[in-house]
Amino acid sequence: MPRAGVTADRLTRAAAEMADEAGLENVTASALARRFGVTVASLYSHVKNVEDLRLRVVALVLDELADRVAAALAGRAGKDALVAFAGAYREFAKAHPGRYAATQPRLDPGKATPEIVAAGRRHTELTRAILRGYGVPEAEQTPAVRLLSSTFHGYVTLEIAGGFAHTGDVDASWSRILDALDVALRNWPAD
Amino acid sequence: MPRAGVTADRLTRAAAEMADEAGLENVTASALARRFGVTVASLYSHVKNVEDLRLRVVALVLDELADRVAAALAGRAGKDALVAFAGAYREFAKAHPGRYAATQPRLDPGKATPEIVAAGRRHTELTRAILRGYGVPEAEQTPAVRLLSSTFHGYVTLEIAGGFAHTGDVDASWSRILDALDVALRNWPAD
DNA sequence: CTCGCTTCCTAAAGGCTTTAAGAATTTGGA
DNA sequence: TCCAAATTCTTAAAGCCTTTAGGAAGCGAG
Repeated sequence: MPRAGVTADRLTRAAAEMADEAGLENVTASALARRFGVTVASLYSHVKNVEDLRLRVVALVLDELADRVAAALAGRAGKDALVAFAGAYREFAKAHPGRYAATQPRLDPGKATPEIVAAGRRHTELTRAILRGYGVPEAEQTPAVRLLSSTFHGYVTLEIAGGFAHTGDVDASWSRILDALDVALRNWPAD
Repeated sequence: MPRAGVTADRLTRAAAEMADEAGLENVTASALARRFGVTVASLYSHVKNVEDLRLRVVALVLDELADRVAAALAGRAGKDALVAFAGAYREFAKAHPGRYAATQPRLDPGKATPEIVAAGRRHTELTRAILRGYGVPEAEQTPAVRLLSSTFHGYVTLEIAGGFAHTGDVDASWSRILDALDVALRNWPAD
């Protein structure tokens, strides 16, 4: 019987796809093994355990997301950049709910891998690029980055989860929120 | 052998406590049964299944959180109210990480119970109370509520998850973000 | 007291993760 | 080329989890 050609990377990519297709809660080691036509135990030759796999998926998705955002951001500045960044972020989450859900930290700092930390830094840098166009002072960039990250992440999370019932237009709200953030950044409060 | 006195409500409260003490991922039906000195199967006389229990916990926690926020908000207006609301929200999440994590919608709209929907409305109303002090026009309240909810939820989630590394002062950032939101609300962009 | 409802138990099926030990396949060096 | 080492995959088994079925025991109302 020839080998199935399982690899940590292939497992990771398959897990990400499966998350979008079947929901994150259904991507299990067993299901993955089935998908590869292999015994569950086989996976343990490539991946330390399920947690390890989960973290690899997180790193993969954060990188993919950063790629999208970077592309959207290219050549833009000011509010234009803000809207592009936010749009890319939100579109990714809506197009890949399982992947995005995989990103949600299940509450365990200290468990982040170097890859995840690096991806996080990449996200921070991309966000800082927006601030550059707004002239937010260096000392204020950390809170400003956190404001943007929090708002985008929070909105997308709540929207996907159906937290915004079906009342009101979610696209219109998104647009207004970007207007409001634009105001906040243009008038960043003095220290 | 006398009865253990298990109840759906007692299970729900125990689950919430256990989430804070041992982490949400460790609150299982089996663990709860052990805690009550009862067989796992017994729980199914009180609760439909694990999902049912989970949703009860969500409703309980959302109500507790709304209570805290309401208390903090009492008698305040304007930025004072904003800061009080946000502080109560964040303090609750940090003091009860398991409970707060239980709140995170595992991605399934349509599964919200009437209790959860009601609690959600309560949160919306409390948030609207802040806007009243800022004179945000009626038509703009939905996006404004969503801005605040998203930002608070996003920040707390990222903070608890260690997303903000240990770089920078998280309290200071929080404070700056509230300043920025205050600016945005005071200068809510015209339609 | 006893009937009937509710709570709890035993039993069992089925799914998931993880480890141990060995067989089979690759691969690279002699 | 060919064999030995390394890697991939399998079988086997333990342990935990959820859920259902069927029956026994407790409890409250009449």
